[in-house]
Amino acid sequence: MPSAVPDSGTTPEPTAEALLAAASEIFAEKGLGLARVRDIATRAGANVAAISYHFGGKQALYREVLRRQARARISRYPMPDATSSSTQEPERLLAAAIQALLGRFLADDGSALMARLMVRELAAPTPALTALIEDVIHPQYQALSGIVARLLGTQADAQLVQRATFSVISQCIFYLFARPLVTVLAPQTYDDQPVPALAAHITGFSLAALRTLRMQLEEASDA
Amino acid sequence: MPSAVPDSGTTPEPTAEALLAAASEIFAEKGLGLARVRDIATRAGANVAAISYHFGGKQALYREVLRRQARARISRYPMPDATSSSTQEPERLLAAAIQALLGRFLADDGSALMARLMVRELAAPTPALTALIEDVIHPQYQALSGIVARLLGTQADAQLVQRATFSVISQCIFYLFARPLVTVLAPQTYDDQPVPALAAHITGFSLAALRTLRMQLEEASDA
DNA sequence: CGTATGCTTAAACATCTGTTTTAATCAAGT
DNA sequence: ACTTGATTAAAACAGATGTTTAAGCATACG
Repeated sequence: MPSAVPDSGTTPEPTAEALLAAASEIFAEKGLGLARVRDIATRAGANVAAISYHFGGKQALYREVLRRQARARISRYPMPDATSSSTQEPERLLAAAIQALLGRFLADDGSALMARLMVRELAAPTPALTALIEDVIHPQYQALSGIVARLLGTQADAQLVQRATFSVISQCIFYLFARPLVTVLAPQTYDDQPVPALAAHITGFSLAALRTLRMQLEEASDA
Repeated sequence: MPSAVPDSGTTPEPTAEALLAAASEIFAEKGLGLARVRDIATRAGANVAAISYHFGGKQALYREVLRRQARARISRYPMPDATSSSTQEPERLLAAAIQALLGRFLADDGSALMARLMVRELAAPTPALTALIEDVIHPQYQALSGIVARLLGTQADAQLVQRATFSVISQCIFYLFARPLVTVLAPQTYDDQPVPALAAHITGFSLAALRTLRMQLEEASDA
């Protein structure tokens, strides 16, 4: 008894898409281990067996969710490329990079699920994490690292650049993964539009540090 | 056939203690939801039923683990108090505080479990988290905030102090919760004794930022 | 019309889960 | 030696879990 129109050409496989959407939410809520395939199927309005049929299993569905969410999040908040826009001042590049990172982590749009999936992966790594880091995060890190290197000057060695890059990233990601903590210690933080104000602080803090470190390096090399 | 000495008066309930120790490790590894009572019992060298018998169930055991670990953490690592040691230079206090934070997060001693339990709570909060924040984190935050306030000078308002304090904390906790990421991007980071080197960098980075911010504030107020 | 293909469905499957039960064991008190 | 009270052990239990199976259904095509 076919009740609905078969949807024809809108989406190639509507059930698979519905499963991916439902799985994104439930994986973000519960994590891979605690998510139940029956819950995912129910929310997608599909049968449990559809998961094995379309993706091969729960783990494979999870990998596909991670792949898609990461791609969507990055294309919506692209990282400024240091090499192609090398004419720009590195200060502006750093500000833009910090804004992009905070946007990815805190923006409340549909792709905010990726941030929660990422936090879960870091707290409880699955085999999908390494691939995710190498495919998605490493290029982002490289771009930011290039900006930091330009701000630190030629006297900075690779290790300092690396640690300073971590110092910048850590300040951004803190407001994502430590959100329950920040909510208790500073409840007003996430009101209104938190990204611009937080980005301004982190940029100011980091630029102050990077400039001073550069000065210290150049003074030391002059002596 | 009693093979071992009955342990007499050393610990009142050796099985319960063994269960708590094993549960601390396994809860830290897998989290509450994915930890298996049979694994806990096996590691403790006890029977599964002992969990229900001594604690009432898996959840109650988890609450007791969290309570004990938090208590141990507090008494073992007191944070240097800014008010009682106000004679010291704030630069040294900041360095000590950063070293204490990193030590707690990265130290490999028996109480390192608390850090991993905390990361899990932040990623997947349970009702126990709020109490944990108020008991463990808030006092540490207050102490560090006082140090940062002294470094920023009297021109800094409460919000700047708060955000700068978060900037310091975030750099420390980053190496805990983002460890899988750091391990891929910078594999040598956790070799040897990572705490002194990382503490030196974070202290240098933060002091450079705080001093420059203070200068900027005082220049602005002079004009 | 008849067949084939792709997708969906309900049921079945084997395994695992936290908890409970029932009996055995042990040290101490009398 | 016997009892008692507390603790432990093996098995059983009821329910949940990811996956597979076999049948059902609509569409495409000869």
